[in-house]
Amino acid sequence: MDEKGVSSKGAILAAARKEFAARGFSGARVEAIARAAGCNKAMLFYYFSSKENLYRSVLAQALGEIFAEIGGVVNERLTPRSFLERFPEIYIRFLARNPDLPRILVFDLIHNPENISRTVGQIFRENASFNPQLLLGMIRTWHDQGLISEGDPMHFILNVISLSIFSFVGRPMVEAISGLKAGEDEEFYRARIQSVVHTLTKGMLK
Amino acid sequence: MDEKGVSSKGAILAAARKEFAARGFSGARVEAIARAAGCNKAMLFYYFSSKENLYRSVLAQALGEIFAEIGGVVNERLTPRSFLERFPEIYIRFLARNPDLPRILVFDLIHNPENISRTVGQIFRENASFNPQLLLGMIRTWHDQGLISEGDPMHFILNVISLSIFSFVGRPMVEAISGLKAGEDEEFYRARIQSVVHTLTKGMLK
DNA sequence: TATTATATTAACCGTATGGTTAAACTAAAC
DNA sequence: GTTTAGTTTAACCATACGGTTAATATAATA
Repeated sequence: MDEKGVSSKGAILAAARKEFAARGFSGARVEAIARAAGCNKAMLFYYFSSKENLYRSVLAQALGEIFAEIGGVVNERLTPRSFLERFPEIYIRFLARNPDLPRILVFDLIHNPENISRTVGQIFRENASFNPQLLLGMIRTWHDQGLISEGDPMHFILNVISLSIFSFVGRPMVEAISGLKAGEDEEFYRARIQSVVHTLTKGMLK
Repeated sequence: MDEKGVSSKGAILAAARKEFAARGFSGARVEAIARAAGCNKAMLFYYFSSKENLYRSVLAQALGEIFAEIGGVVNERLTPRSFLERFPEIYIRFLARNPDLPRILVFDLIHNPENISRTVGQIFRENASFNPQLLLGMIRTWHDQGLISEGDPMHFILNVISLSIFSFVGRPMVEAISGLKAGEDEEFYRARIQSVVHTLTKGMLK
């Protein structure tokens, strides 16, 4: 694959990510993706064979990046406090830098959860950037040692992820309800991280 | 408007809610909605004039129901503890009974936040089922009295809503990560409510 | 019964869209 | 310099889709 080929395929993937994030699968236009990638529509089918397949590639890439980022936080010698203090910051900052990812993710969680399951399973099989069993085991140990109050790892993780990821989705909702503007992005994320970390550490650490 | 007319319009709205929730705006098919409502496609345009307009009606109705439910929890003599103990239960149970609502809501929060803002504003103007300023004022008072640790009402509400609503969206994600099945719905919601209430009360009450 | 307003249908229409094809261009490989 | 494999394009195709129309049915009203 020569230089032009790489950049074409890459450009299509990048453009597709934006388009799918902005409009969802059905709303995304193959033509628009090709144009944004600076190439012909046929080019897109040449590399990805179908819209569906292009979407799968985008999703797999996005989930891969997310898990690589998460994997960086999870290691053998993690205390529950350092996990709860560091995870939300890293995760929220990462999603703020890559706003297309939570959109694609949440969209699929709602409309195509099996899609997520399959792709996540595939990533864990192929890519060792993050070992979920390691995290699950640690959470169980933390609870056995009396360090945390939540005994079910699923709810522990759900609490952490909910507060982190919904910062993005829920912001316009709460702005609409309260009539307040949440302020500039940087200030909003700073305050959000602080609130999430405080609530999680105070709420789940024993 | 005669009996048949009422039921046609209502049937279209109900079918549209399901279709939009399942496939999003662009993925939803006008034809499919009409068929599910037991009537002709032209009937739909007769009552709602466009797909867009039908969607707006569905969204307004959905948000109306949500705020009516929330309004039931918020009243003058609310302590922060009773709010944090009761809200997640009522909200999660309500969304579990009406699974289409969080789907439509989250979909629009991602792809059309201005839509949400406009409709929410409209509901507050027309319908007095829930007064957000009352809740905001209470949260500020609670903080002034030293009852809660989160001083910004926006983050207070965001924490509560995140943990409640993301229970639905995030479940397949966490199932995929952990490889665990979350169990039967009823058991899952029971445990989820308990975890959310515990985390919120312990995390945000002083 | 004639009138009128609302409800409902079948048949159409224009276009946007995902996908195809066949040919041409590019640049190594031999 | 010819072959070959990969890359790119313009033009095309079938159909699915949102929306329209004009005619008809229904039922209340005068």
